[in-house]
Amino acid sequence: MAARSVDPGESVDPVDPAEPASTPEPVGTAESVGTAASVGTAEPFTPGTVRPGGRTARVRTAVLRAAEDALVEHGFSGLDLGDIAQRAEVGRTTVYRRWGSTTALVADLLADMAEQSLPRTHTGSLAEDLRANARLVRRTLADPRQGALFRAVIVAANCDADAAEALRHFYRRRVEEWAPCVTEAVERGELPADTDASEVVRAVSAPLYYRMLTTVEPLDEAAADRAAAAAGAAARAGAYRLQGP
Amino acid sequence: MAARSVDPGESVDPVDPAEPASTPEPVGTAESVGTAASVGTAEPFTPGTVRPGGRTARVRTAVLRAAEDALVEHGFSGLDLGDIAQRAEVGRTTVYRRWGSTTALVADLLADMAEQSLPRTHTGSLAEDLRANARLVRRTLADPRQGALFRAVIVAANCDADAAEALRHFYRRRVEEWAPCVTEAVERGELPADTDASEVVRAVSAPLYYRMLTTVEPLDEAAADRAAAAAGAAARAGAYRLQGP
DNA sequence: CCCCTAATGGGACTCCCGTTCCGTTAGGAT
DNA sequence: ATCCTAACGGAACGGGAGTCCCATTAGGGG
Repeated sequence: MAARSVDPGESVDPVDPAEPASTPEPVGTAESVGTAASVGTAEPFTPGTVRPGGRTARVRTAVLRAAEDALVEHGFSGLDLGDIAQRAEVGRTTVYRRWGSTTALVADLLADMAEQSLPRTHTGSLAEDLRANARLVRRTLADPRQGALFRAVIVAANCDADAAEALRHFYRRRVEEWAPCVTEAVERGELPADTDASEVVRAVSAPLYYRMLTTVEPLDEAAADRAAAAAGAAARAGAYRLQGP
Repeated sequence: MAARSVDPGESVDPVDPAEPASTPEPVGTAESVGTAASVGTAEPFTPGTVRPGGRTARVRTAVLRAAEDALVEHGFSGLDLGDIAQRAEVGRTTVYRRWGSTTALVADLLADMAEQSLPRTHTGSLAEDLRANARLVRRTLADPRQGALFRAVIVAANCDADAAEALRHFYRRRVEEWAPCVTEAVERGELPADTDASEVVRAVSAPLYYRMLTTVEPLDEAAADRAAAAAGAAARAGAYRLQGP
C-alpha cells in the first residue's frame, strides 16, 4: 500500500491523476524503420504513441507512481519491473514493452517530475531568496521519501545516458526557475554586473548534495543557511562573474 | 587487457602489488556464530582471514584491479562478478565466496583506495592551496578512468550501506589531509578564528561533483578555479564559522 | 453503434546469475 | 621435508528476470 503522502505543499507533488496525455515519452526503440509502405503488416511503433487515450494514460501514471514507491523503498538497484507491474496492477509484459528497462522508466519518471512547477520566492532580498531555495532543497533531500527518490534518480542517471539527460533537464528547469532572483539582485546592484546567475543557484545546492552523498551528518537547516550564505558571499565577492575575477 | 595506466602522479595509484595483508576486509557474513565448542567441524569463518598469505593476497589485488577495470568500462550497474573473476583469472566461486556481492566488492575497493595517501600542497597561501586542491579534484573527475571510477563508486554507495560507509571513510581521509591548509590560514589571520576547516575543504569539492552529476558542461580548469575562489571568498566572509555568522 | 486494430495481459520458455558440492592446490606450522 | 587444512576452482544445479506468443480488451474513427 505504501502511502504516497508527502508533507503537504512539499516540492514534487504527484500530477493530477486525471491528466490526459503528457507526452508518453516513447522509449528509444529506434530500430528498423524502413519499408513501411508494405501491405498491412506495418511495423508496430513504440506503444502508447498511437492511442495515448484513456487506458494508456492510466497505465502510465499507475506505473510511474508504482516506480516512485519502489524507488523509495528499495532504491534504484532494487528496482524490479515485475514488482512494479504488480504494484501498478498492470501486466508485466506491458511494463517491459513500454519501458523495457529500469533506467528508461526512471528517465520517464524524471521527465514527469520536471513538469511539476515549483515557484520560487520573491522576497526582494538576495540573501533571503537564496536561503529560501537552500531550505527547500534541504527539506526535499532530508525528507525520507523525497530524499530516497532523489538518491535513486541520481544513481539511475549514472547508469544510463538517457536517464542522465533526463536528470540534467530536470535540474535545468529548477535552476531556470530560481536564476531570476540572482538576476534581479544584479539589477539592484547587489552583485557584480556579469554574475553568472545559474552558477550562483547551483552553488547553493551543491554543498547540500555533496553533504548528502559523502557524510552521515544530518542535513539540518543550519547547513542550508550556511550554503545560502556561502553562495551569497562568494557571489558578492565576484567569484561567479563570467569573465575572470 | 584494459591498460590500467593513469596519468603518472595522478591521485589514486595502485598499491604495491606485493603488499602483504592489508586487512582483507571480511564481508559481513555475520551468521550462526553459536556452538563453536564442538568436536572438530568448526564453522569456517570468512575466507582470507586465517591464511592471508601469498595466494590470498594475490587473489585480492587481482580481483580489486579487475573490479576497477570493470567499473571503468561498464559502470557499477554493469558489474558482473563472473566477468571480474575471468579478468582476474580467478575462480568464479572464489569471488562469490569472499565478497559475495558487487557492493561489498566496491566497499573493499574503496577501503583500498582510502589507503593511498595523497599529500596536499604547502604553498603558504590559502587561495593557492585551495586552488591546487580544486584542480586535483577536477583533474581526477575529468580523467576518463578516474572519473568513471568515482561515478561508479558513488553509485555503489547509494545502493548499499557498507559501501556508503566505505565512501564516507574515503572522503573523511581526503578532507583530513587538506583541512590543515585552512587551519594554517586561520593561524595566519587570513580567516575568522572559528572557521570550520573541513567544511571549507568540502566546499571546494562540492560544486565540482555537483557539476559532474547534473550538467553536461565540461569540468574545465576554470570551473576548478571558480570553486576554489568561491570557497575562499565565502570562508573569508565568515560563512563557515562554527557559531553563526 | 460498429468495426478495426492499438494496447494490454497471461503463461510458457530461455538464459544467466548466484549457489552448492566436492576434488585440488598451496599456506604455514612443526 | 611433511602434514593439516584454509582457500581455491571446476562443474552441475536452481530460481528468477526478461522475452515471446497469442488471446482478450478497449480506444477512437467512421
